[in-house]
Amino acid sequence: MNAPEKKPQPRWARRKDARPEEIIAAALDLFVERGFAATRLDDVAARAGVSKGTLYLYFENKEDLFKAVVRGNVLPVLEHGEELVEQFSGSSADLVQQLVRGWWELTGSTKIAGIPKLIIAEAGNFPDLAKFYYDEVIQRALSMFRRVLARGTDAGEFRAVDADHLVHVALAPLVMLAVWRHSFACCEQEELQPERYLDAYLDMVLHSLSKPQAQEKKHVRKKS
Amino acid sequence: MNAPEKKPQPRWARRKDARPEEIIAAALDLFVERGFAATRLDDVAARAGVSKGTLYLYFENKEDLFKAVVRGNVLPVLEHGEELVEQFSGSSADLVQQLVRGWWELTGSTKIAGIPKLIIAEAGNFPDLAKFYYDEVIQRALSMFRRVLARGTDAGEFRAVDADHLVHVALAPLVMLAVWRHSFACCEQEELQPERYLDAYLDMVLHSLSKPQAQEKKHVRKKS
Amino acid sequence: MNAPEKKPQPRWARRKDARPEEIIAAALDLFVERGFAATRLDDVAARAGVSKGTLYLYFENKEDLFKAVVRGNVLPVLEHGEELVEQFSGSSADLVQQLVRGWWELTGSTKIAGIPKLIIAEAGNFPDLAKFYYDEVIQRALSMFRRVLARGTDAGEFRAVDADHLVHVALAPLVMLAVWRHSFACCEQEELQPERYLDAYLDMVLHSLSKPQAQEKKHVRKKS
Amino acid sequence: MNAPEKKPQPRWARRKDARPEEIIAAALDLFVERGFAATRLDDVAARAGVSKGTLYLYFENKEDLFKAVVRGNVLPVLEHGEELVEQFSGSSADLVQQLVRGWWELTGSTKIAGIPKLIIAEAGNFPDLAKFYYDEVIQRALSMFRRVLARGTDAGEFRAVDADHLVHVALAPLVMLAVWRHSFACCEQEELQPERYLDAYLDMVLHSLSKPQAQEKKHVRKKS
DNA sequence: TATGAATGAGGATTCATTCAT
DNA sequence: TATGAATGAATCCTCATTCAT
Repeated sequence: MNAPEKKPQPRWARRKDARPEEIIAAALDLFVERGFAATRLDDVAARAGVSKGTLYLYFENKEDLFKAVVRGNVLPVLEHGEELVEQFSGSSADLVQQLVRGWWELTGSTKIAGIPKLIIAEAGNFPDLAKFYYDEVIQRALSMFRRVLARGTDAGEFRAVDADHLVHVALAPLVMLAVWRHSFACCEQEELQPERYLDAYLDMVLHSLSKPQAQEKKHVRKKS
Repeated sequence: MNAPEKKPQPRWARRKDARPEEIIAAALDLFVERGFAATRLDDVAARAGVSKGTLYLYFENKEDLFKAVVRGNVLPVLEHGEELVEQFSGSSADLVQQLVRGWWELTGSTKIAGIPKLIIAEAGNFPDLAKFYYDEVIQRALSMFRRVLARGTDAGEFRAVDADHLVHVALAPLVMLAVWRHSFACCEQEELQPERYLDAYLDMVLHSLSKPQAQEKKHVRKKS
Repeated sequence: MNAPEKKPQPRWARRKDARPEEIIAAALDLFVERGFAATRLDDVAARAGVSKGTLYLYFENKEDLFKAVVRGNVLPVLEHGEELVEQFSGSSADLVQQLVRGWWELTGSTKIAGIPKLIIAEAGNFPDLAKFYYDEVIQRALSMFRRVLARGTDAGEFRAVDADHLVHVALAPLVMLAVWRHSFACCEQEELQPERYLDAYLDMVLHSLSKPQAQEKKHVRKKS
Repeated sequence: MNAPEKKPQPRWARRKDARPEEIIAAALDLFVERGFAATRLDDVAARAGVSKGTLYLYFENKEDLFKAVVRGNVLPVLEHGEELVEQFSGSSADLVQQLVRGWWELTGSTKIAGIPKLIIAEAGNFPDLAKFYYDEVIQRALSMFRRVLARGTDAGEFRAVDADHLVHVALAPLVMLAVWRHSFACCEQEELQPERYLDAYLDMVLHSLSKPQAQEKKHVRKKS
């Protein structure tokens, strides 16, 4: 690995493999901010610190870059959650809370949260991308939540519900929180506080799942 | 085949006053389907049955048309709901149900439901439109729901909640249902059934609001 | 002429023959101000107080209107001068002065003075119009001035000059005065005073025409 | 016929720095010939040997190109004259002659002479450009001529005149000569001969400036 | 690899002209 | 005659994509 370097001391030794990631990061910012069509590749290149031509060394075209942005920011989202579900040993209510708070920290509060807005906006124009996202993210997220519900119900912790539909309903507020921050957040007089939004969300979801006799227990633990 | 008339139709048989609505309807379809940027005014004109130039008799430019589409399809949505809240005399749970089912029939199931997706996608590019929508639709919808919560709580029907945040949370699944039908619906193996989605939604919301001792009452009435 | 009027008392009984003139007057204003291409027929119609369609009752198209504007404002320009030359009995220097001052009053100071600018700008695009103007205005003006020079020279009042070229030279400042008022006048800190400009002009021209021995005579009479 | 190469010429063989000048030259031709509005950028591009899009690499829009055409062809005009006035040591009459003949050779007879026509035609539509031209060209030209007059008067060579207005008057025939060649020249039966026009001009101007006692001197030197 | 000048198809917009009323 | 809604060809301008260097 101590090979002879061709250019003595490039100012910041940037591994060439970093380029695509830098471009994707720049593109994510701009796509999220402006949408697919309104984002100019000039701007992406400028923000990534490369020339326009360089984009085409790594991506076939704008659509390809768009898909790379989406695909490249999709995998990390679920893996943490699925692992957690797999090995969690506490109550299902606690699992739900950890999942939600973990999602917020790892994804919801980051710029990756801009992806759903993008997908929603462009699903009509890129059906294969929508399909990909539906299969790889939405379905997996729904399944995961479905498994959590089953875990709680089986343990007698949650009441019986129409799980297939409830998972859609219950995920919606999380998606909307992510979307909100990239659409209306800037219009608000007093900004929405994500933590309290999530508190209210968990309060609602867990209350609605609790069995009548389980109601004296406190469900929501405020984030310390 | 009747006669060799070149132009059997009069060049403009329709009335001037009908035109803007027809154009807005056509534009709504296409904007919802493709997004703002990907919609060509040629197509809007063709779908409205007019020529390209005619659009400019009624709208200054594409952006103006876009705003007209939003503004023109947004206000009627809330009025029905606000009236209902005003004059409703039954239980607050019933009120919630009627509001939600009414929204679905009047808006959620129509093409107007495509508007939220549009706004979400273009909020960054049209901040004033986003502000307008935030002020005229979102704020009013949140207020309305907040009033319903207060009504239920004051009557001892609902338990005490963090209303300011819960309204955001509780509206999210409705918005997402509207958005869903214009984004991922076409990717699904088995289509999401809106009625059962709404059942699950109402079940969740009303369960979570009910006071412990009120639990023997049945909350959700399946749509017959 | 006391015929049964269809509409009792049209507010201002406008003879229908007045229409073309009103349109031409409106068009003159706008063509002079903005040039041919930048003048919209909407604006012409609006200024003339008629609808756009009405323009086409009187003029075949925009070019035709343009030509009518030019042709309609061309004849009055020269007739007064030619008559004056014909019947003048005073000195040729006085004739020059009267011609110039008469031109200024009848034409140079009116909006008709905008025509030369128009013609100059559009000569390349409307060669037949340029030819018409050249034949009907420029040639006649040059001839007239040539005749005045001959009159003065024959009478021993003016020295011999290259009349064919001098007439071009000598008319230039008058044309430029007309053009100036429609181009740079608005840029000036202190506006050009036409009367003093014409004084300087007459002083120059008559001085240059005077014979050496005639120099003790005063040539220029300030306008009282 | 040499070989079936599709594109024998490299797509862009020329240097970046040469482009703006080439475009400006092409645009000057067309603007002068047709005016601002009637010139299509397609044609400018074609004449410059570039594509439409290339224009926008160097100029923001059509107006910007127009201004560049004017500004780029305007300043060099005056510098030569101002230098000459500064260092001239002969008679002021000779200075006038050299200035005029120099102007003719360097500017009046070139395509740059089309600029005044352009400015005149478009002053109303581009007030800032008119202002620029007024300040940078007209004012400087007037000042220069005013200085020459003062030089002649101070030396006792010229008679006293109303210099402020005479300069306007005296420059007019030169401007008109430039304009003429781009408007009516093509209408003439026998073309105006610029040299003889300038002879007549100088004869007139210098005659009109000469003091009575200075008249035995010959003023005008025919161009050999 | 990396660049960025050049391209040109595509789309928004304008406005002279038409024609049913 | 007079209107003005409708038309659509014409043109400016954008920006994804290419390719010689």
